[in-house]
Amino acid sequence: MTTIKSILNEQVGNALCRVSSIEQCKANVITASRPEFGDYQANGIMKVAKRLKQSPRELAAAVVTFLEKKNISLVESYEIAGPGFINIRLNNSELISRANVFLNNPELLVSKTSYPKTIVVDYSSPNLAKEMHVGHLRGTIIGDSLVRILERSGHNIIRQNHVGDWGTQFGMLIAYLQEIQKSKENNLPRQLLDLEHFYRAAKSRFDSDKNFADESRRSVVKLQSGDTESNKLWAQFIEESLSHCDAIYDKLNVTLKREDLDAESRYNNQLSEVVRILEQKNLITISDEAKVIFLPNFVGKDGNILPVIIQKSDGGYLYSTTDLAAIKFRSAELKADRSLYVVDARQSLHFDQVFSVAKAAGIASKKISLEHIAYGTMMGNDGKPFKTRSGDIVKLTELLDEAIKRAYELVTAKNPALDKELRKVIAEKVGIASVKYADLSKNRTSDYIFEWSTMLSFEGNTAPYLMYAYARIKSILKKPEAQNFTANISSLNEIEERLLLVKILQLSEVIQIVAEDCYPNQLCNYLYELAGLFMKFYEACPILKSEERIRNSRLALVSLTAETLNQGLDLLGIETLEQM
RNA sequence: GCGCCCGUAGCUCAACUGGAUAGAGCACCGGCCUUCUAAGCCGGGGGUUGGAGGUUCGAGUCCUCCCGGGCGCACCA
Repeated sequence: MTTIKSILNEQVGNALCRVSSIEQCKANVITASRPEFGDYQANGIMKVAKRLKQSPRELAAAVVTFLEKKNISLVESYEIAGPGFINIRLNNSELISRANVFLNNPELLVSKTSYPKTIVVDYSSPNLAKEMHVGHLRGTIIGDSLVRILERSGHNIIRQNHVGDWGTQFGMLIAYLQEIQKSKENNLPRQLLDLEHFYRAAKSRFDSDKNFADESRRSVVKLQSGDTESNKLWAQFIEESLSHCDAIYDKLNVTLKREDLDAESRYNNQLSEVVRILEQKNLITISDEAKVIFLPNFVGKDGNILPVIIQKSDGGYLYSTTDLAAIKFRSAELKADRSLYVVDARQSLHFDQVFSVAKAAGIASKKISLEHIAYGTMMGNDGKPFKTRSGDIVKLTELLDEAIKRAYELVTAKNPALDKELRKVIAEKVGIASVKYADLSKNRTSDYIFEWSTMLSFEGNTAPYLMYAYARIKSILKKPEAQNFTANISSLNEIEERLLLVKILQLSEVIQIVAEDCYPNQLCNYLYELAGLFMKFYEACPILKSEERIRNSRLALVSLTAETLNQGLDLLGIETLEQM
């Protein structure tokens, strides 16, 4: 179903074009900034009036006259206000009939795009040499939410988990594995249970023992030249590491599967081809025996030129080369319209460069939009990157376990009468949801402070608050008096009912914005406001105690609220509970 | 040195991408439970949006310059 905002944008925009005789002009309709301004407001009149050198209020009056003649059923009234805004109030029975369509067809709450695209989303992408740590959390969670939102909007989504499974540190790990295997008492699976520990042990061996370091380097060469034994160990290592990732994804309720893997090693045999293309386009310069590209748009003011290294002086390749090969694949083979990289903001220069090279060399098609969906760093409450007290990187699995533990204590404190097993289930969902929501609800581009107390709070814009709101709604619907209500909204007399209903109808509008700009916090804000409006409705309007007609209508509204909350949270990757 | 990002209430964050009187939560103060989950709701105080200019009907948002912070800049990813 076309959203209200789209209809208004089209109708008011059209009227504006007709009245002003300007072809390209936008109505710029947004939801009203204050309730007394109505439901929506058109902000675009002033800009057009400016171009016409006309009084904005006069132009607004002409637009309103035009619109009133068209008699759009959705609109109750227009009002010109301030310097030239058009405030729009919607018609109640139209709102009700829209809502009733959603009640009977909940899948329509989020409308499908008219222009489906093929969109590659590269996210999570852990380094398989180590265990997943807190640094992988944001990208994994934000990426997964975007994927859900884009998919639900009707796009063709190709997930790509670009795991780091190649490169120098694997030589070190393999050498260390071999060393361990030689000694009798060790068994491999147990050693690999703690990847982080294993990596650190290998690393300290590498740093302290020259012979071992040399052995590691030889090991890389053996691996890359296809040595059977090395490759067998490598594959074993990768498998073990991937199963760690799977466990994390499962715990986090993240949709990434094995078939979404797009490991770096996949591109090994295409790297020389990438270099050949770049050479053919005369982009390569030899500098200090390395093959690099100097891009004119990356020249600093002082003439300092930033190079992109494509091939090292020893012939080895770097991640820029791999990324170019991946762009080639996503562009030519997957035929993507958009390719999103949900990656740490600190890599923005790298992506600027790689995207520029890809475009300049024709490795990326003309149509593909390459977008770095950057996110900020997770900080501790001291404002520095999040670490343990001893200064170590926090393993993701430990962080999640702590979240669940804290949630269990909280649930027990709030509701000690609940069965222990049930509390465990609730704690698991609430704990994970809290961590995810804390991440999603903040503007992704800025660094954010990780704080247990705020994310596990039941107050404010948090997962527990939203989940509680949902559970509360569901409990109403489970009452005996709530059974067999006729599933239609018929009354919208109370202001709280109306505000709630209009909000529900806006889910799709928010989803459209997020699908475009990739800021999931906008969906979080929406859901928080939705839950707040429900609470206000709940306080102000008796549901079960009202006379039958009102009761039925309100129950339908309650049911639609539940549906909207549930779907919205699902698009964030957050599961709801019937009872808390 | 050069480049990118950021600076909003005591704290954590919003502000629909240039719109009307900058909003929430925490903390603080005061109300509301024999009544659908009080894990809730209502009200109050708290701001020169780091500073100074500029652009325009209109700036937290755009431009310039300062101040303060974070992060990147040649063979790691």
